[in-house]
Amino acid sequence: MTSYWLMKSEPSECSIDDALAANKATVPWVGVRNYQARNFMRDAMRVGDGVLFYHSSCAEPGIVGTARVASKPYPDPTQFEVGSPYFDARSKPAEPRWMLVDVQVVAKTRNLALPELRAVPALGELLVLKKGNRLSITPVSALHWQLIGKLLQT
DNA sequence: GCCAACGTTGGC
DNA sequence: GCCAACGTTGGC
Repeated sequence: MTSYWLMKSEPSECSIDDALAANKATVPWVGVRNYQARNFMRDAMRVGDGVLFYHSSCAEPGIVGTARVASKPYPDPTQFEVGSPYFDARSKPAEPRWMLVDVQVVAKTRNLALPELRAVPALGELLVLKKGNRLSITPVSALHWQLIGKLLQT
């Protein structure tokens, strides 16, 4: 059973162009340090799941492409890198605290920005549009996935 | 830069 | 286990 996800990335850290430029257009989703988001990657994601690639904390936040989950979960290497902003001294290699998956870009699209998303009544329950939402990874219903897919083609 | 909203920490 | 204080996220 395929599931769908929205994953936020700051373009100054890893934009969709950065991801496209990577080997096989695939990047390890490093730096998630929130337990709920980690649990989605560790426990719920399956290879082949659909991903909406979202740019956050930038001039025009929005969905900028589609991607897929491209690996099983494995430890985020940056948690062990002293000096990395993602270093976590409390995490031990034998018991890694932070897990990630690889994400492969399928297609770069136009930027389907927040105001346009908010204008679609049927997307009212899309979690990323909810007030106060800060979670960097959120599940997306099959219905919302289909709808957004169509919007991205226009 | 502002600030609302939320998650985490740590004293008790 | 409670909850105040603090830090972070992220749109604007």
